[in-house]
Amino acid sequence: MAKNDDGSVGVVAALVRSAFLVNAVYAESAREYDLTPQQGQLLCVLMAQPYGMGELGATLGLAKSSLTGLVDRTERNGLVERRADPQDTRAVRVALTLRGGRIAEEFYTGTCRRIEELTGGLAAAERDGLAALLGRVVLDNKVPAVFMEPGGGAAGDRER
Amino acid sequence: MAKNDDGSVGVVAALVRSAFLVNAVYAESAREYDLTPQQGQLLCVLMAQPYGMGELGATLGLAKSSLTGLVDRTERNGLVERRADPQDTRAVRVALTLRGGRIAEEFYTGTCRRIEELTGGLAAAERDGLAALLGRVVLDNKVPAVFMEPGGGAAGDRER
DNA sequence: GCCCTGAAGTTCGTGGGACGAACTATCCGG
DNA sequence: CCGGATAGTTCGTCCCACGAACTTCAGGGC
Repeated sequence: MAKNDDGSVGVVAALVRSAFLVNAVYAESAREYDLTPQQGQLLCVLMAQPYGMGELGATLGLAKSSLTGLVDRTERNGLVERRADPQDTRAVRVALTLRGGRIAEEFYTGTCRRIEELTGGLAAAERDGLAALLGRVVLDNKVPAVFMEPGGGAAGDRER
Repeated sequence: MAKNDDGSVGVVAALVRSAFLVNAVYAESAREYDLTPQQGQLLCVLMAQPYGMGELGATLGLAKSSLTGLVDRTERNGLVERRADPQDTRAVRVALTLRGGRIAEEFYTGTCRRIEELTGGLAAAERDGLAALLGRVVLDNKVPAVFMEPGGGAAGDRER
């Protein structure tokens, strides 16, 4: 197990390894709903509202062609749909279908539970401390909302 | 920007979004060395020592066939080599080539710098606090050493 | 010493996913 | 009205993930 001489983990290695852990848990969770991690991520982003391709691509950090393929595949699975944009006939807005909304909700909730369990070894105050510090890193680096806050849903309709 | 009502980020969203951020930075860093993120990860793991395929697969969380392909491609790039295992003629040990060692070192160092910059908005004490808490999550969940500690190299030969 | 089970790794088929270049259709300002 | 820019798709290419099936070898039991 890689550690510093005194057994601790440095901040850089901690960030990389926790990302590795979260990726693995996210993929596991996605698999449970017959999703790939990328499809799950797309669904999570769309839980807030429909988006145009440009904005989606910017949020997910994907090349335009990559997003076209991802939306194609997710549309083929019946989870999202492309809607015409009444204000720009070039543009489409990608939205969750009814089924996609349900799957997204379940995937999101299941993933929240699994990720929360990862912090099971921390006391509540420590968890809050971790949230405060890691949240600062996330906000400082302007990380897009690829995953919502519990209770932070559109129109505040999510139970807290 | 997704936040709780009071503007903070919860621990679950913070973990997922920081993973998203680290993934993006890791991919960017890999690209600088003509690597894919998976190849970079393989090189980082091999910095410690050569490994058998079974152990590598377990560490990276990959199916055996996936690892065969990844090692094939990385070998074709001249960065790793398969060596016969004198104790088991079925087995191979995967090791960095000279060039692979160099590239791994540069990639690792460059990635450390980039990841460290992500925490630039935190004071040193805050960074230590984040390392302590996130390190606890990493250790509690037995995350493999997919990224070394600075100074934690084999035989302690890395400058601290 | 032989045989059987299990291990180590590869091959094959399949599908997802990433990117850049080039394309078509549309928008909008001059 | 036209030209430059935008929105998104298509195409070609390669990487990457998995499961099933395969070959080769190791080792323990009889």
